[in-house]
Amino acid sequence: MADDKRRAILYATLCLLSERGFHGFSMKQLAERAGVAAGTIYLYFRDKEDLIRQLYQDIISEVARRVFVDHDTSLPLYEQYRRMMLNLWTFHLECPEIMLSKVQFDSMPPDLLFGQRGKEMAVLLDQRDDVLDVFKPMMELYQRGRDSGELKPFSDEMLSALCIDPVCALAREHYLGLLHINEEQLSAVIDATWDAIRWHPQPTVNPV
Amino acid sequence: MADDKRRAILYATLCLLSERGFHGFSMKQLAERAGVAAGTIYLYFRDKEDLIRQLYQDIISEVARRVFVDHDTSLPLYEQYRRMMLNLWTFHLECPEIMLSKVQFDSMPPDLLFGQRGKEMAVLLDQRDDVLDVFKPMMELYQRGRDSGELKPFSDEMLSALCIDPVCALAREHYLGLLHINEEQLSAVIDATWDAIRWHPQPTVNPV
DNA sequence: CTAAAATGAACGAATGTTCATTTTTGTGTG
DNA sequence: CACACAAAAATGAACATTCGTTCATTTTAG
Repeated sequence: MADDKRRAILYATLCLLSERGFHGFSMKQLAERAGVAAGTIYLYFRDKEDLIRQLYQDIISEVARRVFVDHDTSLPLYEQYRRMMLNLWTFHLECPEIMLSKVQFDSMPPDLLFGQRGKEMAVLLDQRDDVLDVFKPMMELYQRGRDSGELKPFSDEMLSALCIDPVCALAREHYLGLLHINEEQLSAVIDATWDAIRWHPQPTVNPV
Repeated sequence: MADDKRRAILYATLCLLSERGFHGFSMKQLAERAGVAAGTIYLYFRDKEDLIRQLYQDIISEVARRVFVDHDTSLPLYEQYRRMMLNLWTFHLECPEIMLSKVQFDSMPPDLLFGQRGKEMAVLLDQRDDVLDVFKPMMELYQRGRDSGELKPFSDEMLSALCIDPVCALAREHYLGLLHINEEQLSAVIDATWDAIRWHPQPTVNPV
């Protein structure tokens, strides 16, 4: 009945966003891609920004669901980490539109993605926390690693930049055909990012 | 005389591109920001795409100039690497517009940045090679590292994803105020990226 | 006074959004 | 089962703006 039109519009938005960017596609193009009339979009979404906002919420929770699908806190940290990174890789290749849209979301003003521009600040902050809450398993892994001395004493953001960003970047280039990464290489890359964040007993200096 | 208008237009383009994206600003806004009339832009650039193309060439060579400003092949690899990363960090904080525009360029169709859409393929490939040529010192560092066994046997693209992407990502978040990184932390991050790409004598496994 | 540089009003096309109209859906009645 | 009919859902032409680009005109420089 009704909700699958909403889904169709959201998916078409995802595709166009990843292809053309937020200002790069028109509502008429979106309507055509989704197989609905232009006016129909406004039955489900207030305006173009609201559309992006709802899409963002959708994607965030979907990514988290997939990355932590086989999450198991009883495993050693390295094993937990490896699973997450493999899930991240697989998910990115299965849903390249989501992977490609990440860049677009990153380059948007934050108040477009969260809360309603100037209205109740509390709601805004709550929504923002909710989004981050979805990735709690990752943050808990970081915390346990820092506490046990297995990981370097970096902040969550620094650790993420060292391990998640490279994998996302490589998945993107792999999908675009700029390079090819087989299973063995992927394994080596995950180990390399683990090398980046894990605490090394001996100091990192130039071995001359 | 004439060329400083061209520079003003290019700089205004850079600013607006980093703030709003390619489709996110109009030629009228650009004219106002650059302090010229709308028609003047078309004296120096064929159209909006040509403007972006010329800006891209400009930026690429400027980045390379700054990152390799004190390049010295006689130094140990680690020291060369550290210098490049420090230069990259400094440059990004001094020219945040360039740093922020990187994401925009990355998400553009390649034929917008290189060559003239369908005309002479040879020219297109040449220009592409020229762009990559600018970063030759980095590629040579990779090659020497692989040859000597100091670095992991990864492709240039894989190594770049492991060391350049994290530093760029952190510089961006630092500039946007999402986190703060002091000199000591920056040094530790550079070492962490070096850990990611350098060859480790003992195998990377979970120490249980 | 001439040639080059710069201007900004004006162009047709395209933008995001609205709303009067049409189509579909769900339900009660003969 | 057929039909009527009101409510809900969907439509797409029309709206005022704004877009990238042009070019007749004005300003500047030598």
